[in-house]
Amino acid sequence: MRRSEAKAAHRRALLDAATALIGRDGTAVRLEAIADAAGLTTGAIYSIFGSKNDLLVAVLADQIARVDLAIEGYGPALSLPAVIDTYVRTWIGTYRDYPKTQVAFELHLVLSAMDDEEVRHQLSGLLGAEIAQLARLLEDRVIDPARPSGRTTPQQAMAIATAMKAVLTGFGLREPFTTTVPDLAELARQSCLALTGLAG
Amino acid sequence: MRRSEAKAAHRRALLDAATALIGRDGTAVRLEAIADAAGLTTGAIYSIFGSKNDLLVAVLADQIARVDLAIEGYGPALSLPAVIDTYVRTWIGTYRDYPKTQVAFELHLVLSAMDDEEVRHQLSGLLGAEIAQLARLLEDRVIDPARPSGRTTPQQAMAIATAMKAVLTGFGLREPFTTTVPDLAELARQSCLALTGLAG
Amino acid sequence: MRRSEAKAAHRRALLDAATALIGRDGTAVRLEAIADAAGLTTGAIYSIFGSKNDLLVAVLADQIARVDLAIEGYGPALSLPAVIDTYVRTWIGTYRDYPKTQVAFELHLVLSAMDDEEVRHQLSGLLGAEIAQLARLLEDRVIDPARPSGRTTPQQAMAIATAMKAVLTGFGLREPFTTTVPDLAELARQSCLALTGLAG
Amino acid sequence: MRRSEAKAAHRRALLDAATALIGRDGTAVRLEAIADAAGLTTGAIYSIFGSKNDLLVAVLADQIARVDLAIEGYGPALSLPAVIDTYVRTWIGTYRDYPKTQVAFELHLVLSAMDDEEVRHQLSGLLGAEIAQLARLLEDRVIDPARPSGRTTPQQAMAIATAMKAVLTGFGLREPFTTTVPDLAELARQSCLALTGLAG
DNA sequence: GATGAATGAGTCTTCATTCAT
DNA sequence: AATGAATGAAGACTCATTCAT
Repeated sequence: MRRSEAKAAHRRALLDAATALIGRDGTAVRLEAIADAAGLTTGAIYSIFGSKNDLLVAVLADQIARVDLAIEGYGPALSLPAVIDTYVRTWIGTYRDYPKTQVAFELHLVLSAMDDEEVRHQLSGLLGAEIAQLARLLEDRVIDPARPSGRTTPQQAMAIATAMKAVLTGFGLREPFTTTVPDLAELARQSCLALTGLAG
Repeated sequence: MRRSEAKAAHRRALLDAATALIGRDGTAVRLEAIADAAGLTTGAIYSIFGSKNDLLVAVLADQIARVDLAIEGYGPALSLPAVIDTYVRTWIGTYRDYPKTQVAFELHLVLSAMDDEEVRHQLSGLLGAEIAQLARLLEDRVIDPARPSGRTTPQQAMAIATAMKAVLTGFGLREPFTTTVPDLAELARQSCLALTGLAG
Repeated sequence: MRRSEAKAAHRRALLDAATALIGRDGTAVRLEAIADAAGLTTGAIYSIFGSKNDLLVAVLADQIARVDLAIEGYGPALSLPAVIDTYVRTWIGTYRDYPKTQVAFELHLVLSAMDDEEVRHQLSGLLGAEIAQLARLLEDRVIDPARPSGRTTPQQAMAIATAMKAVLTGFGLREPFTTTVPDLAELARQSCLALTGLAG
Repeated sequence: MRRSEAKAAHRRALLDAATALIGRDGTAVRLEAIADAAGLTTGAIYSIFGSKNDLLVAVLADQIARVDLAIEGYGPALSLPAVIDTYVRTWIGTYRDYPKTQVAFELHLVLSAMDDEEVRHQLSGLLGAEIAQLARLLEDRVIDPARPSGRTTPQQAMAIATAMKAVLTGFGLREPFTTTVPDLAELARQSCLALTGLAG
């Protein structure tokens, strides 16, 4: 058992090291750098993953498996604006602490996906799952507290979820370069709230 | 004068070739590939730009200098939703024909900017100019045709412009990976229209 | 242990190959030529030495470490002229068989030393050790057999040793270009013997 | 006439620049560096000299042509030791002001001569001429003022001249690396004076 | 005669990959 | 399973040389 435990630990160490370094250097990262960061050697990467590309794919799969945002505490009584507001505030809080390397990692991922059908497919699945999860949160919510009878349909929830993800992605990507607006996070929140108009 | 004309032509050919190939391969692009595409040799790149890095910087500067989207035909009588609608439709039409390489190029740019203060500064300036240009289009527009007296202030225009750019960026980036919504472009359009709520 | 033995053997093979080829081509020697001569590849040089410059420094250090001329058989009864005569005859015999590449190597070394403080320092140490060794041979010798009471002091020995080295260097360097004197080696010998005058 | 004057001036500027830079970089010197230092372009080197190698040969020829040490003021009444003493003092004085690059240049010359028969021949001629010139100064001199009848024969003069040149070369080459003797120049002078023993 | 942009062969250096230990 | 020395295929960069102007 010791053997397999050690191997699993090595695998994890390499995945973590690779994720961090890919965020810094992209796919141009050197295997020796990853191995060093994991306290191993390049040979170990080949023993465990087989090749550099297989390691990169494994890193992606690992990231996908980590999609488990805390989707709790959204009671059924919350209205659509309230859910959106809560979600966005959570997202912003998370994002603020988000290491820059993580953003970079995702950009590298997107670029890889442009050339690699398999990566694109995996990424589509990941993003689709995220959106579906958010859509479920938005389903059957009171659209406008002033008119409690109007509730979101699954189609509307899906549309809003899709749009919200795009909006948050867009703000996240532009954040490091936007200097003309004082509080970009607040603008992002209000923009998402404006998306309730999609259910109008 | 022939000499300097030829040099300028070669410089342009190299910039064009580099822009296209960076979109495909990122900064890992081979100099020989660029030189071949431009009908020259790698030595010419060194003669003209000095180094690979200097070429990349020159490509960026060149792209930034091209910021001159045709912003015409937005008559003063148009309402805010009408301006947004027209702008987004134009953007979508442009984006559809937009070579994938251009998107990739911009992503590589963003990644470069994360490591390079100068690139980040230049990119900030470019994006700021784009937003300011859009904001001018949105200023002093009738927000809701039903209430012609309400018009956008410069602050509101700037907020909407900033949000619109983020929304369009987000949709553009996620477009290749979104499979759950039939007409993403239409959703992007409606999302932007919903941003009129920011002026409410 | 096999691994480290092999590496040490490869290191030695590269040093020998480099020493020989530097004598022929100077520091402009191609790494591939060195690697080929050692039965390895250029990559091995980088694996073992890190860079071309580090290899060159290692070659110098290696040469310096080899300073162990056989200084034997100089019985205490020998007079100063006898010691000088024996030493110079030995030197000339050695020099005659000395590969031209070795002379060239040392010239390249001197040139390198002109630009590199560290190399200059190492070279000074080497030459100083050689002179000190010779000086010890010359100490406390009868200067003139006709007057057995006069013996060399350490200061005199050091001065003669320094001068002898310079004289031999000078003759060695000019040897390939001197055509006006029939037996240059004999002249060198007599010149060194004349240096006994420094102890007069 | 203006044309040929300009060309001659350019030729001289290139030779001077090349001589200085070869002293610093050896034959690995870049043509552009030489051209820049001369206020011209690489093309001019090809117009004037034809190739890099032809330029190097021209530099050597130019240096050889400059062999005109001031050999004046050695009155016929001077004894052999007096002539040697004067010559060496002059040589030391000259050498002290001698730019390091000149020494380096000569070393590069010697190295070139090892590979190139023509250069070796030219260099031999130069050195032979220098020695012959010195030998003439030493001919028919009173060897020992205490015994005015003993005078140097031409053969003795040639031997001493050859040895002196070798001694001075040896001291000159080792000077930058010798740290064990306080006044090396004085030792060089005395060593040369000791060479009067060759006429004993 | 001189320019200088461009060439292209040559060289150093990197790094994914292999394999004997 | 892991090591790490060595491989070898690229790729960035240099620089003597050419030639149209």
